Amino acid sequence: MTERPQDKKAAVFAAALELIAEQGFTGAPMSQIAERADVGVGTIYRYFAGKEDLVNALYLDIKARLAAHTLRGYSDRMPVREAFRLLLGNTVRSLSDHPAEMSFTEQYENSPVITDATRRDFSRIAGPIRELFERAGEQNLLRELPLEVLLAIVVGAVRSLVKLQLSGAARLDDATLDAALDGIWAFVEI
Amino acid sequence: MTERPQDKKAAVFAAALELIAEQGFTGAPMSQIAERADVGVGTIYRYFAGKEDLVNALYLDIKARLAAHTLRGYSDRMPVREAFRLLLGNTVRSLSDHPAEMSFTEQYENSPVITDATRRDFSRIAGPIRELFERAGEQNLLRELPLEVLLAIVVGAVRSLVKLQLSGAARLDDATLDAALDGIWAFVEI
Amino acid sequence: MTERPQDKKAAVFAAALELIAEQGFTGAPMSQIAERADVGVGTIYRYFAGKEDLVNALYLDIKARLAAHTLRGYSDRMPVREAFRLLLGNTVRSLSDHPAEMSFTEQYENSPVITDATRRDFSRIAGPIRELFERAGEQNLLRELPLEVLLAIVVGAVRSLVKLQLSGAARLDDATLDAALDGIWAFVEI
Amino acid sequence: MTERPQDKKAAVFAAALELIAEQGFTGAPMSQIAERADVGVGTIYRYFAGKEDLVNALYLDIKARLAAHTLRGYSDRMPVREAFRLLLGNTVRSLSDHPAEMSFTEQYENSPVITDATRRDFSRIAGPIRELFERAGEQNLLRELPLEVLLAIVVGAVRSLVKLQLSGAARLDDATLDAALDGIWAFVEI
DNA sequence: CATGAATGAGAATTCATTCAT
DNA sequence: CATGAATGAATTCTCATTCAT
Repeated sequence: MTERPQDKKAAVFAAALELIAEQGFTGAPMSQIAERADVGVGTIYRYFAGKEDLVNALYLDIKARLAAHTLRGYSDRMPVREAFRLLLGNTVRSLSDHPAEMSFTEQYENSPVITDATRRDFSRIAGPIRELFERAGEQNLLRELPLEVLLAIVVGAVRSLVKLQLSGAARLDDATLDAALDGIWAFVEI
Repeated sequence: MTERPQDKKAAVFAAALELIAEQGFTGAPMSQIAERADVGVGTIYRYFAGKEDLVNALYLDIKARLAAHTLRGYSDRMPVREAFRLLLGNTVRSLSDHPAEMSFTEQYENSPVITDATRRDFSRIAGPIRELFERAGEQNLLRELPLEVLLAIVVGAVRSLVKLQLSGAARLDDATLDAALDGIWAFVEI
Repeated sequence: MTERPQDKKAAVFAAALELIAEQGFTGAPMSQIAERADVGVGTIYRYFAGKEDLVNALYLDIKARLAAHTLRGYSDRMPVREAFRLLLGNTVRSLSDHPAEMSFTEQYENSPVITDATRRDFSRIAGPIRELFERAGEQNLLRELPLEVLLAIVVGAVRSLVKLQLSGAARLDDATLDAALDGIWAFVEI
Repeated sequence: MTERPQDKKAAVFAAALELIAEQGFTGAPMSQIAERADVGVGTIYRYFAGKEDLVNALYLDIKARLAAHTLRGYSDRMPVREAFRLLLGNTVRSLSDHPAEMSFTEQYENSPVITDATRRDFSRIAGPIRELFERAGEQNLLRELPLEVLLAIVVGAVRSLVKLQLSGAARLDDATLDAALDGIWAFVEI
């Protein structure tokens, strides 16, 4: 009967995500978020300092969840090469499976609404991934490029591919997708 | 002495682009756009039906200009391989040289504010690029993947790289950038 | 101490009525209506979808109140003839006592701002009056004319008379007014 | 080839009348009036000092035209009784034949936009009608009531009747209309 | 704690009017 | 004279935020 605070917070996150993904920045007033979350408007302000804070918290929440997906099955004892294949596959899958999260991050990734503090917080979340790259770098298994560059290229390519798929502009069958991922992977590896 | 209507429209485009790139959608009220464009608020409404329409028109305008940059120096008699190198180089340069345009398109590319009609209009603009890819496909010079997929991956990777550079998160020297582009190029070519 | 929602709505109605009666539609901006109603602008929009909706609702409200005045003291057991005298007297009095309502309805009665839906809603309000007329018709006590026609003529004449009086263009003493009403009444009755 | 100034003025009057009758105060911006009159916006300002002036001038124009219709066939040598029957018939006809004019005057008759000066000007137009009433008064042919009162009642009743007809709320056949007019006439005459 | 009515600053938009051509 | 692009004050409306219940 009683509802745990986490439930309300999660409901607000879910409502905000859906609305922003569906209708864009403009189409997500606090009142509608509250309504869809089945929560009073005032309640949102118990959990978040304001709308900016909500968006920043949601951004972090999504990033953390996506990062967790990306690392699913990963262990730091895993051979680097294998770990990377896992990473790439997980990335594609987690993005494809979460179109709303894609839409949201695409819209806010470069928005000035996301503060530097939030971006710094995210670095912490991204820790394990960075460590993996560093480990790989030490073993000279990767193309001779700075890790940030490699990562940027791979993630950029994958996001772009997923967006293509989600936009419906092109239908990608599994074989094509696999071929594309092989190509991207070939790019990383020496 | 006389001012052509195109001038006002261009001034509004420029002002809107700057403000949205700098401050995001929320930080670009019509009044400020007008002020920065040195134009009366009402004037904007002579050229655009409303703010949404302005954003859509601006999106198309930017896309067209970037596409033109991408094709600079291109002729359809050029050998495909050479044409592609030109394309890739132009893409990097045009994106690097236009950070505001980057920021804008990053924010709106996947926003629901950009209507389907606008996306359809863009297809028309992208005509020549598509033709180049088709020509390349006929000559079997490229990796065995659908053209949309190849394009998405390359452009996604390049955008991501340019963003990394522009964000200041990593400083890319020329050598590194060249190496990265070579890698991306190697991905395209068989 | 507590304020019922009806109070705010009524305050908005009163303010809008006064302003429109005094200054016309143009002279009654939402901001002024809010100010005079001692209510925030936004509050008006909690009760009404927009200015048009406010005007339509006000129209109905006024019509309902005037109809109630018209029927004051009426019972459906009353002899028809007596009921009609009551009706006519009440009409004159309610109109004379409510110059703002007069001015408002005169301006809006035939305005395209009043929607068909509103007019239909009014028909419901006017129910009892119609019933009285139907009863009279059955008893053949009235001039041989359709009820709508009789009603239109009587009300039109009375409104016009009240307007003349209110406009100050002519000063009507009580005797004159009585004589005029007798005349109008003579018109109705066979 | 050349267009006389009167033509433009008349075109503006016609356009303004139509728009106001169809869409109400709100739906008749100067730009639309100009467009419908097939005239530049600026041109309207050659003929009228502003919108208020245009509306006042249009009001007078309509009143004058309706008054002319009302007096059609009238001569001051005509027997008073006959003149009155003519007057009443003409009034009904002219109002019924000009629904846009009805709608316009209904909306503006009581609006504060119509200035006192305009109302005074109208008195001059209404001269002949007043004279007729005065002549009738001298001959003791009418019900013992001030002329203004008689006139107000008759015109109010007739307008109301015409409105009923135009609103489509009731269909009046010719016989009914005649009967109604007879009744109204009976009211005037002793 | 939760709520949602109330608020008003600020945003989008309109439109009467001007004036250079 | 006629025009209509340009203007910005004024208006309508939105929505983040507060606070009494």
